Amino acid sequence: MARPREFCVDTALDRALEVFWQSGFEGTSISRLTEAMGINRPSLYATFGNKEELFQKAMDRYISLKNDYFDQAMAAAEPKEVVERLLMEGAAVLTDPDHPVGCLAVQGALSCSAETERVRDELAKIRTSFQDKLRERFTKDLDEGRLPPEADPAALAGFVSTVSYGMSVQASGGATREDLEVVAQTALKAFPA
Amino acid sequence: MARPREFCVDTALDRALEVFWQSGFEGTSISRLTEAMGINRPSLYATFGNKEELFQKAMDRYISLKNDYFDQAMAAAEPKEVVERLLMEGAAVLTDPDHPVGCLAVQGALSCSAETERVRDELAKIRTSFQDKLRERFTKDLDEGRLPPEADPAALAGFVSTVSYGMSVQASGGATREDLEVVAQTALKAFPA
DNA sequence: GCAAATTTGTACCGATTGGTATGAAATTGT
DNA sequence: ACAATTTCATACCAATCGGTACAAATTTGC
Repeated sequence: MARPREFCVDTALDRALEVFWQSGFEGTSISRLTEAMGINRPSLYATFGNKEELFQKAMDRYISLKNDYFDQAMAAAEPKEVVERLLMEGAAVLTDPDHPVGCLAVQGALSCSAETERVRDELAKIRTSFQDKLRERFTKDLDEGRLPPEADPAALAGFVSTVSYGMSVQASGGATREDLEVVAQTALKAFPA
Repeated sequence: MARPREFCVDTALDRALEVFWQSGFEGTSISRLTEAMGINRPSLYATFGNKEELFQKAMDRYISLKNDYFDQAMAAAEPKEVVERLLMEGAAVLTDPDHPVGCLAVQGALSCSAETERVRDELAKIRTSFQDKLRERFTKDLDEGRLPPEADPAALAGFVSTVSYGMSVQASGGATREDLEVVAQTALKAFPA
């Protein structure tokens, strides 16, 4: 009943995600986005709203991409194995040459101008949600005897997520997968069996 | 022999540092800087060069501010006490209400547009330098018997700096000093006595 | 074939970006 | 007092920012 769009929304979104992932929200211009997405400005605004809404959609896409990796780690029986998978696999994904290095939730907008604070806060929420899921898992592990009674689920979740974020910073600075694996193995020593 | 400037260069630089620290390089505009520094644009350019040079000078000022804290931690006799001071004091300074939260070397420019890559790389160098100093210290500790023979100085330095960067991310997301102290104490368990 | 609906490309909008030209104002050395 | 020197404030620069008006182009329903 009308002219069909000439591009695939999902692949255009993937291209946008890649640019945001690499350059952050404020480091990415609309011109850079349209170039990478292969569409022109009116098509971008008609399809995705505006820059901030496009970033939100890219974030959602990013999360759904990372959910596999996260769920797979969480599927482990022992909590320490959850952490080992999370950090060791994290060393791989944070340096995967098929994507920008690091984690969008960390480098998307750590600091920003006043106009971008909503985006920054949204990313902080994602990180908090990650940490909360870990804490819930460790709480369950504690209740069911897979962690020693003196273990503190909140402390462990805070520690593991902090190491993850730090690994993202390291990746962004050029650390290799092997560098991060060493960090992961060292961090594991702080985790009760 | 000429008209004297009407502002103090050092305090103007401190104001600039604070803005960069809070909003990052790309999130900070010249207008925001002149407003915070209490000077006008030509004075800024005449005194500090341009935006990037001003950021470099602010970085230098930041490092000299943090050197006290770092040197004090490094003065400890035992390597584990170095780490404890570094992380526990870090929990305090990263959330000090007298300054922007977090660490300039982490949130100044983790990701950015192509035009800002030099600034990003410069910050990465600062982080590497931090990690190198830790590694050198731990290497000496190993040689002089303050670390067990199986300890890996590079791994320990990588781990401690990674936790530090992660704590900066956490602080930027609203973590309190107490939150970070718990992380610090947990991380310490991975460090040999 | 034609009307309705939607996407397309172009060309533009005001605002802001980093950076500067210019001349008046203020100081010092003589 | 006056020349030399430097800083000051204003007012501007081209380029880019995020965002949009508009009309040509392309499809479907009838």
